[in-house]
Amino acid sequence: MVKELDEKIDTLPDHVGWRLWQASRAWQAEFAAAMRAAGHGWFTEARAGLLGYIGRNGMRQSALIERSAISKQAIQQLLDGLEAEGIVERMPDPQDGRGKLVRYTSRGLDALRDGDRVKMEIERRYVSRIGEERFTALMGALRALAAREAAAMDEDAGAEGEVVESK
Amino acid sequence: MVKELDEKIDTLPDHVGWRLWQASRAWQAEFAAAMRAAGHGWFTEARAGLLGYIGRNGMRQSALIERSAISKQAIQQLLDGLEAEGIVERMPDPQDGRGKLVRYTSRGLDALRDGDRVKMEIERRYVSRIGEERFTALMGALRALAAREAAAMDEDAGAEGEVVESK
DNA sequence: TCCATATAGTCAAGATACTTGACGACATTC
DNA sequence: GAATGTCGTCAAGTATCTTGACTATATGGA
Repeated sequence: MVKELDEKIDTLPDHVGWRLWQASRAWQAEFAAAMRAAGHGWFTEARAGLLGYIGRNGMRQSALIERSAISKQAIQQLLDGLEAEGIVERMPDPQDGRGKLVRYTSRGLDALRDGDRVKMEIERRYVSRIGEERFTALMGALRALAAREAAAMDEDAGAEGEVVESK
Repeated sequence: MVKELDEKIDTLPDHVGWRLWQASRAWQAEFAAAMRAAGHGWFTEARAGLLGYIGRNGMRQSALIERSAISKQAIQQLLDGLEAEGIVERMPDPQDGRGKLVRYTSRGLDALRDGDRVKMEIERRYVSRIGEERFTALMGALRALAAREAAAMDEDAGAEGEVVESK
């Protein structure tokens, strides 16, 4: 079947962006399927993306905005959904009358635990597929890339600042 | 700035899925920004994803559906958009009265060329960020993962087939 | 104290990228 | 040539995210 596909397809892209995209999508599909199988039918990609930023001890909605680089309105809508599903709850911040605290419900913490388990299972599967050495190299490269990316963005920001100044 | 962020964030995820997602998004953002800068304002992520599947010589809409694993309706809508932008054109398939051929316009081919250039630039940047060795390792791991992924899916499909049969 | 300004969150409307379902035109097969 | 299947389309609905406008609260002076 794979061979058939290879024959049919004249030019399948093979550059970093494509590979990263495919790998990312495959991981997400695997994760989402496992989560739904574990009874978390409310689970979607966008929600997962947001939940990744919420610390286990809860946090300010505004802190979530800072971290996730999603617009506050989008976050609000995602939180509305998650709240309706009973995964998180919002309560007024006693420290600041304007703010609200977001934290996991017990159901949300259950989901979090399941999520961690699933992640470990997928990781194990990946290691068995490509070998520990390759997997380690993959993680190392991705971490390095993320670190340099952040550094480059800082430089860009600095450079942009200079450009603005010189105007 | 990076340090500040590290201090503020108690638990940033560090698993394959997260890293792949971040890397993929970063690449896409870089690519999209460069494409827009090159005058291709019509460029969006979803469209890029679809264009990746269209061979330079054009192809049947139905073939596109097979390859991309997106619903035919979604593909149609994306193609509608791309056609309206003058990137691709659709013509009846002389071989099959039902089918239509999708192929790039000359404007589309220009965009494709720019895309290739941008990809190479990004790749060069990546290599200079993390080193050639690490970059090669990254690509190798991603390719291996994709190949094993496909193989695993075939196995699953086979297993599912058996299950259906045994019903 | 009171006012100006900034910040936290909400409400509303619209765009994009999908989905499912129903359908008409053409092909294939028996 | 009639049943069946495939190809593309039309229509409607959903999820995610965006921009813009708004309310309530906080803060830092005059």
